Amino acid sequence: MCLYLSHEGFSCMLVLLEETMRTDSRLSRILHVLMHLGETDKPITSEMIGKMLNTNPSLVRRTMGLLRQAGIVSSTKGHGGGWYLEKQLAELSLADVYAALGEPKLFAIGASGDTPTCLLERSANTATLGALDAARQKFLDTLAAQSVGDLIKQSRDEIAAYRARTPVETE
Amino acid sequence: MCLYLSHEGFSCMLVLLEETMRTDSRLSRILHVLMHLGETDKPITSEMIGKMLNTNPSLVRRTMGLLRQAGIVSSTKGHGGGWYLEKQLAELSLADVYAALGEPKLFAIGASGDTPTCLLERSANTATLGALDAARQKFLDTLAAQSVGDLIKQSRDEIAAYRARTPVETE
DNA sequence: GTATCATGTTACTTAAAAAGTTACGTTAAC
DNA sequence: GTTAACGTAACTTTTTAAGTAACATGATAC
Repeated sequence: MCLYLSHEGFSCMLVLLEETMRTDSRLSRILHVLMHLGETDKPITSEMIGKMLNTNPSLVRRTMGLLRQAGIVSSTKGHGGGWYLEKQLAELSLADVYAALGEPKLFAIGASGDTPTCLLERSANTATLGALDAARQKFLDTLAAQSVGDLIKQSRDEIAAYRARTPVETE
Repeated sequence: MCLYLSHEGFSCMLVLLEETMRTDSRLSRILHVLMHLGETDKPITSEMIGKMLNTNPSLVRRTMGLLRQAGIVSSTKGHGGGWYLEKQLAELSLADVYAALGEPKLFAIGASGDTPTCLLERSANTATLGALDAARQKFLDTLAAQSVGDLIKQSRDEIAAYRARTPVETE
């Protein structure tokens, strides 16, 4: 299924993760899935996506369901069913994807009370939240400047560059 | 202890929090404490700081200990002991404070595998991590552009502005 | 010197949210 | 009607700071 193989020859679905961090990886995972969906014309099942992401179909359905609500993908049941794109990836920015996920909490850092009565505390919170807001804006801007189609294009360039370095053996 | 009172007349140590989020609030809390330390010449005990922050002395010691390691504050034991500044707040940037805390994990978002073999997955991760890195840089730059002394100055301006609006009642 | 105050440190529990898992109902293709 | 696939609900696991409790150590006051 994984159309882009590394030079080791393993597809993404065979890679075992030893990750143990419990950070929110939905954005990068979904981007990965969308790119695969853009490279095929047949629906991909939750089970196959689960193998790509090293997780189980139920979690895939839960997350892909958010994309369906946003009109980015659709799904069909039954034989030959699965997930497929509803939008052109060239028109789909990474910010759109992040928004479709519900703009998940970006920061592990925050401020203490909402509107403290201590003016010094308020100043501390304002400064902290201000820096976080500036960072969030930068994050969103960076996401908005790229489409999922751009990512595919970059991957193709990488492959071409690799092939140019290492010519295919002909026998 | 709280030198800057709001117009309600409550000091920070009397405010009850109903917060339940478990985000890392050490940066804003420590900024708050540092400003108070800058406004007095006597050491402040962990117990008093705990009341300021609506938490307990043990947690205060744990967190303030990170600042001591960075040379920002010192502490003395026994009667009249507590925490006091080792540096001029005007020379202390918010980035210094963040660094003293060990640059705590900034994001709740991450990417999946470290170096996936699937090129599409790698592309997804690169894009995600790139946006996060840009955001982190913006965060650090914003912190570096301000000193804790600046925050105090801002608070003083606010107080002056408030007093200008609402003259003190004289009898 | 002893009582008290305060830090230093360790060990444990709590809380939040995504991830991970299990189970089962529903729908579509064959 | 059997099988494949999504839809959904309920539950457990994981991670980390926060929160808590306890006690040793050191410094001041008397």
